[in-house]
Amino acid sequence: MAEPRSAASYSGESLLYLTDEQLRQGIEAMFFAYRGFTADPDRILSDLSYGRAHHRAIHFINRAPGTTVNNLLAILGVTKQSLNRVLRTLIEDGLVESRVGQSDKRERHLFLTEQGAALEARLSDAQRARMRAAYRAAGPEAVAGFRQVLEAMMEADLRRTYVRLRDGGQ
Amino acid sequence: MAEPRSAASYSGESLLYLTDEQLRQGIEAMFFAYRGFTADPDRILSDLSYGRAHHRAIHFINRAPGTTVNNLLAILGVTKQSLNRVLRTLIEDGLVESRVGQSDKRERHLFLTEQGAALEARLSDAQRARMRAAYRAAGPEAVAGFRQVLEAMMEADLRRTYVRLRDGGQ
DNA sequence: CAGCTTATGTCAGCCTTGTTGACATTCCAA
DNA sequence: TTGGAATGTCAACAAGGCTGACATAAGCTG
Repeated sequence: MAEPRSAASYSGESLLYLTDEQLRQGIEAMFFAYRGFTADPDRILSDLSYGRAHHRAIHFINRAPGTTVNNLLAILGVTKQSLNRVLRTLIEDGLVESRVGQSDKRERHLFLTEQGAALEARLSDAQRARMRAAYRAAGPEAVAGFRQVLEAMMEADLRRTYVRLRDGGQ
Repeated sequence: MAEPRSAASYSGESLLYLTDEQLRQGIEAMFFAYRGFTADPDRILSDLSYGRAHHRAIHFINRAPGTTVNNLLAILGVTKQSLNRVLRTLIEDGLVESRVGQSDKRERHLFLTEQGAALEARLSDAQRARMRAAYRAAGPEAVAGFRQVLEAMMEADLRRTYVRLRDGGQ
């Protein structure tokens, strides 16, 4: 880092939210909050002997039906081998359908089955309920700030992916 | 959920930040941002063949020097067996020192060695740099909102732990 | 104070989900 | 038409979760 350890030492006022102490609190808040964020889906999943990896796959297949394995890889940021294991169990269990591409037969297009969509709804209902409670407790201005900071925290390529999903659907 | 699927359907105005679509965007923001949040420390750690688990242990030992294994367990939310594996390597590598308790000899009190403190500083410098950039880009009001929402998202017992660390040190 | 119960930490082994390497199939461009 | 690139699958390994079994130290109780 070329920066001084504490930026606030340079300015007596108005940058107090950038002290090491403030930043550390933000880091710990992020750590503890993420546990809450995943807690409800995790409980549902463990009953079905699935894991977080299955949830992520189901979520983004639902968001972009017909997406290819390769596309999903870019979003999830894991290796194709790792994703493949998860997809295989979801396909075997009848939650996901994989269709060979028409124009390009190397590609597999992924869709949720009725059963897969049912689990997706169950998981995201639970996760949204927690999110809704937090949003309601904090209020609209806080929510806007929350999203601004999160967006600024993303790596550049993931921010593009996030914005594309947010604005464009596909 | 006893709640309707979309709270906004009940109110024509002022609750638009609670629509399913808004909530889903918040969920995805949280997912992508967490990857950015851990990216820099992860890179440093993988060079040393350590993982995120080592980082968490080092972070909280630094925050509360002399803490016991059992106390750390409560903060990290993993089993003692799982933590033990990580601690063992950190102790073997000379980053953490474990001292048998004086009053209660069953307890082990944990401290960072000089070398451990050096790694801690390196990791948290990197993580704070990212956090500082995000905070600065978003501004103080956004930061306040960010922390409000995160706090409201935590599970109750973790929120207590978080607040205790934030306000009390130990 | 002897012996049971509880608390704490360690060791062994399993499972999920990351990883890399090897490979089959399909497409495309020289 | 053939060789390289893209896509997806299979196999094997590593990190870090988990449970179970157990050793040791304290505390409690008759």
